[in-house]
Amino acid sequence: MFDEVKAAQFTALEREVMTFWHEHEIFKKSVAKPAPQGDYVFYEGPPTANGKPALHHVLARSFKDLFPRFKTMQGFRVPRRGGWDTHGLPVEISVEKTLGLQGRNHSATRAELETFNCLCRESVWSTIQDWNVFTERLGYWVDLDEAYITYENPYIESVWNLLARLWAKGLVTQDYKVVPLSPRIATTLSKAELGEEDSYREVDDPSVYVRFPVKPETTPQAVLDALEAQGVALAELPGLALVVWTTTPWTLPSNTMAAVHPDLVYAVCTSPAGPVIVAQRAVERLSALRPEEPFTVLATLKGHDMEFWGYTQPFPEVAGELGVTGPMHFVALAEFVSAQDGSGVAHEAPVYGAEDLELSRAYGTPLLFGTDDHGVMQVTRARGKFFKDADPELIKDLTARGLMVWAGVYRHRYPFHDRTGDPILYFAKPSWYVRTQGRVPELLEQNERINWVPPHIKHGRFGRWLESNVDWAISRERYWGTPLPFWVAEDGSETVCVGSVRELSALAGRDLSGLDLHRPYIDDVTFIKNGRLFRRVPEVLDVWFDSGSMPYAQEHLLLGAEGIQPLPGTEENLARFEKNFPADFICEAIDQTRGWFNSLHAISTLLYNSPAYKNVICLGHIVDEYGKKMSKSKGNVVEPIALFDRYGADSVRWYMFTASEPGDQKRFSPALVEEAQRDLFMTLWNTYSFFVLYANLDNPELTRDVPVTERPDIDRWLVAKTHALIRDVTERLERYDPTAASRLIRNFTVDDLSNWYVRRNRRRFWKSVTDTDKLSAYKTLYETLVTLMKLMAPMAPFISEAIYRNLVLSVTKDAPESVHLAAWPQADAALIDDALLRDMNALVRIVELGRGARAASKVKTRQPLPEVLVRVRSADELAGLKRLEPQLLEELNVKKATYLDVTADFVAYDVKPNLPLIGRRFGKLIPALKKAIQETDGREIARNVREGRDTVLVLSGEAHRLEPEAFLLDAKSPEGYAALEERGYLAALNTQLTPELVREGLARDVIRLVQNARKNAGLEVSDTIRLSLQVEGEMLGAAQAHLEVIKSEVLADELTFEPLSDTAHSEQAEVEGTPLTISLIKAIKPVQTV
RNA sequence: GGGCGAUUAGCUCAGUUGGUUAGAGCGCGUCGCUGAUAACGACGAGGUCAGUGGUUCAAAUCCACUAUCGCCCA
Repeated sequence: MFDEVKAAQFTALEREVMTFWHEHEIFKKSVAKPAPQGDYVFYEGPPTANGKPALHHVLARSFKDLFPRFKTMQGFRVPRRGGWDTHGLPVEISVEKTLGLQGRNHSATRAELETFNCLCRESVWSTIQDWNVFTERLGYWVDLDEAYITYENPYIESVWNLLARLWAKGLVTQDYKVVPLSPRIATTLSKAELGEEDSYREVDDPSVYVRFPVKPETTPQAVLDALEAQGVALAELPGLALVVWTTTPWTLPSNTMAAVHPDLVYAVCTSPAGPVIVAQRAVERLSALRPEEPFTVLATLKGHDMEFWGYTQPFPEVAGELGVTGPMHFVALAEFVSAQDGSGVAHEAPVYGAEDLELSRAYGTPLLFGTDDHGVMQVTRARGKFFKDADPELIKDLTARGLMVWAGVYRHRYPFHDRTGDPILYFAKPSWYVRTQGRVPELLEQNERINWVPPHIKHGRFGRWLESNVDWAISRERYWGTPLPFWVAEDGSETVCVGSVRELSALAGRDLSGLDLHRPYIDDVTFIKNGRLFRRVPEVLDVWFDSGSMPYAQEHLLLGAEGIQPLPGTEENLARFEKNFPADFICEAIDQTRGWFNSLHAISTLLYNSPAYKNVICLGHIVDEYGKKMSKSKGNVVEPIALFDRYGADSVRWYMFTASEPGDQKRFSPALVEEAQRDLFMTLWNTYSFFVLYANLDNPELTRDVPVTERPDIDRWLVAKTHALIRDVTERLERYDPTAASRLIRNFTVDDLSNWYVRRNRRRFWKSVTDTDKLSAYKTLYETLVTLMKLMAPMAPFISEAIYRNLVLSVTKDAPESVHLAAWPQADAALIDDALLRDMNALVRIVELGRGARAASKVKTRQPLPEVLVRVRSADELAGLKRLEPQLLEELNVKKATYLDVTADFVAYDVKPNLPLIGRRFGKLIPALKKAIQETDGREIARNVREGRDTVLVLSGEAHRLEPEAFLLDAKSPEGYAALEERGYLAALNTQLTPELVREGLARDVIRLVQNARKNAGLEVSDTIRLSLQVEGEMLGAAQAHLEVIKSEVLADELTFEPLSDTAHSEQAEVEGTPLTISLIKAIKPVQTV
């Protein structure tokens, strides 16, 4: 006996399943069970521990959960280690809020730092309870007991070890990086602190055009040639100068280059300030500044001709003041230069701009630091002034020296630090880098080995990212993070990168194994080497390096600097790592292309020349129902737990899989989650409930074998459909396409199983005779449901578990206790009877048309009709349909089917060319072919097709032979029949009624009304009754004529046309105007079905 | 400013190497069916396949440009 199936309560059901998993440790068992297929490696991208679980975590985790479950059922061992990202800005910011800090000060005292990091460590777990509830409620199986935690010492030590190995390869360097600073506190600001819209203010800044006089002796030959060709002599242009434009005059002392676009045209012109060079497209704009003295163009030059043309910097003394030497003050080529604004010649002060710094690296120019990192001028007459206040004096100076072409005001938006109110200073600070830029070919090569879903990410978003890769800046001026393991000699002459705690202990001369590796404690560790004192650099590590290190750090991998030998005592760590690298599968959202996808890939490529993951699903973002990003401030955040409680986690998961392709953006809609629940899960539940209801009444011998070959067509059809489903779902999942897989399951469940198989076969389950046919029906439905639960298990783990356990465990005692411990179904190709599938398709088509014809004929389906006239498209389909004729007659409630020959001569035809077949062959002749077919008698072509002969058509004077398959025939309706037809299929009903047919129809009306009455009386489906029908005239005759049928249909032991002596339920009804009184009472002795 | 993606019915989405009349579910209307069903079936209304131009015998599909939206990078 199966447990009785009650009305569906998905949330309660899920809680029961959760309890079962918990009490029986099913997740542990699923990892521990034998794994003939070996290991399948999954990496968990660590969420920030102190964030709150949100809807996008439901999306990611639904996908992350699916494949490990699927692979487990396929016989793989899939350990799933959780992970937590515990360092970095989100944690620091939450602590700052708690403390009410007004921005960090990088020179915090040791005690302040200690307190701060202590609070960070605690704050990390502030939302852990939310995560635990969320994880369990979603049914996300992940091992949180063994989760890797990025702040733990062993993890940090492994990260150091990776850095040391990169260091040994010469891939870690220190260089400048332009960062946004708040000058008052000289502290780097993060994107989060800067990216806010309201940090930008509209301000008036100077707009100055300045002369950079060229040095004639450095004029490139290409320029001389060009000028000569245009009849202009350089000697006749005394004081010729480049004109640059800037809104930051205070950066002019730091100028090292003037940049032009290689492909732009530049003009040599006269101007009020003497001969100048500006972009041709800028001439008019500059000329308009002083309309009374317009520019005249003398000659033009190409940007690339001007490379390395030297000029005199407006503050030539600066390099000397700073003691800087090196190649500088010449024209450089840069793609980023435009002539949209200014002069088309860009002023380059690489200390104050990221692009400028890049260009400076490319040309090898030194840096001129005109200010310090507090924004105080260090050079020129403006020395000592705040950078923004230095402008007027510099402008005055330039004007006095005749270098100013024009000075005005420019209104634009400029960022300010909202805490200090200072204007942001972009400033080149020393920073630590991992040299990835030189390894682009390797990064791309390893990317080729990754299977990206969706595929366009590989060469699109991610590939492009790799191509334009710049060195990875890994240092952060912060407190709560993995401290950089770099110790620098006090004279700066040497840096040591420490690769393990043991190594640091040896250097420091004391055992540090118990030391918290965070600041400030690690900063206390100094050592003397070769007579010099070494101190740690102050920075901590980019958190993306933390998470990108997880394949190694989660195993506490420690290798020698050469990256081969494990450090003593860590051999097992290496063995574990090697078993778990690279990952078979990871899955995160698309923003991780520059985050975790990138950091995993960079580290594995640099150290192992391997990708870190073989398959990756890159999810689109989930937005609200209007396509807007979900955010607390908009109030459009959807709470996952509330959603689970309302619809069940399975429905929510199902929505995530089916709503759209994984890579597409999803507009979240509760209505669609509800649809998943109603459309799929309710239908499944009702099918399951139907089975259990009747199986419990009949107690069929489900363990008895009924070979599929001996089952009726309809059963073999369902078996074929099921095995095709196994084949297709497996194939889709192996291609990492859960959307297609889940849609296939939905269509099978709703269309094939429920709305066709169960509906067509209801009577076989409730008929009273017990025979092989009935057992076959039970076995077929049972097997299908069990298989379906296995196929659904990875996607809808709760409902599949509940149904599986009820169906399987009472029948098969030694079956796995959980569907998630069961083996994935195997498709048996021999059971996929293609001919049967095709025949059933034809039947469904005809039935659909027949229903349409029924509706059109206005004769209700309960009324039997004498005949249906049917035509299909081929002889094969015709034979198949004849085989399934009983289904057709019953479904349409007709007595007889008559078949029309596909190519019968007595009808007319529409003939069309079969374009997919012959389109390419005929090409331009197709219009002529269509015309020729139009002009030929359709019946003649039909005859040729029927007899397998070629048809010869003359097109443009040339004869062409067309084989029978080249035509599509669409016969027209035979005359005199009300019919529906579509694409070669036809169903026509003969609506002539006989008195006998009318009586039969009335009897079916009576049956329906009695069934209604039984329901109203609250009877069980298996209760037998005594029944009285009080009715007159034709109805009485009909009921009498079909007495036995009525009795057996409504389980009546007794049927009388007199009032009953005792009655439990009585009701009035009406059939086509005839009143009817139905009275019934439950029979005393229920009949046992044997 | 550059890159990546999306745009098909009121809503959510399919649409194969270009090929016959562009489909499904939800919603709406009419009718029908029903002792598994919270359902189901038939019919109907609803589409300039974002726009423009091109390639082709033939374009939702290929190409170019434009618009709108989203994300990433400057």
